[in-house]
Amino acid sequence: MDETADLLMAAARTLRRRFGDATARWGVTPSQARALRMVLAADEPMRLSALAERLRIVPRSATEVIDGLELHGLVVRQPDPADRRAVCVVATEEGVRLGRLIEEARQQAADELLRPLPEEDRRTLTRILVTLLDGRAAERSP
Amino acid sequence: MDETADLLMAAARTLRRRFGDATARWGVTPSQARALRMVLAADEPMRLSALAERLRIVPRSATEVIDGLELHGLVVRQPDPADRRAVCVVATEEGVRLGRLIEEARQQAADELLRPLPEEDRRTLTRILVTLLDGRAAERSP
DNA sequence: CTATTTACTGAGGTTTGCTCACAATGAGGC
DNA sequence: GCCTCATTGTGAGCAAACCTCAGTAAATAG
Repeated sequence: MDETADLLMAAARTLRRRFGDATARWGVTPSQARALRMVLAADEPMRLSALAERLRIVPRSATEVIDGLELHGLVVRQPDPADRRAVCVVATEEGVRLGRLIEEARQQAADELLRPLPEEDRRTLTRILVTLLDGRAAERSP
Repeated sequence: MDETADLLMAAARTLRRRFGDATARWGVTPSQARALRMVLAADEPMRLSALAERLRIVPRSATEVIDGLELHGLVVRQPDPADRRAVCVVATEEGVRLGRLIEEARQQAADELLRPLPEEDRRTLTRILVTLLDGRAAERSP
């Protein structure tokens, strides 16, 4: 009987809820926090489509996430100097500041969930999930 | 750097999408399929609140899921003879029939996602996830 | 210089939850 | 029996995080 799938879903739900609780304090949803993290990680103006790709969502959905972040003054949209169709996203000072706090909260939420696991299991879990997702990507492209 | 959380979310999303594609053929959403599975597993009239508990959702949400299944004629609501406030859910013949098909599709979707994993990794993954969720439960109750 | 492609977004939908409030019923105390 | 209180399901309404389809504006190919 294969219940691994259900366990995976349950774990994801738990995680989302926890992280959500953690980020809600700053009026940011989990997916907004995730996007902000990407923008900060890029460390340079990031095309909206590039963001979408990294978040593995369609560009239209990225628009929405960025709308939310911009509304909170955490990022700004800039026209891409190289392509006037494109939009670049950069974090504001406030975005950088809050980004750090959120990162801490995220770490903490993840740690809290992963705490019951011995260090080795954590590494194994990461490795297995990477395999899983890479396998999926490999399956899709050819 | 702890990205395990993100990987987990990504995997869950993939899984949900695949399973959704699989069940959509019969006009059933993933969560309806999940609920139907629970009802069938119980093998006797099941209280709505009990269903909610097993699905780990609030009773109000269970109402909604059952609404959907009843609309498709896959389950029926019966008054609980022991408590006139309560509602019991039982699968119809059609529900049982479709339940089997869905179960197959579910297996297949899960297999498809888990295919890149060697058998041993699958077992390990299951074990780790169980640990994770048990740890969470243990954390919450005391 | 037209024709196609690409980058974003407006409009609207879906899935899967949630809370809050309420009616009907059950259960315990007096 | 009667009164209070807890429980069971549900109507109403909302939110998060996606999606598709269609359209506009700009870049690029022919």
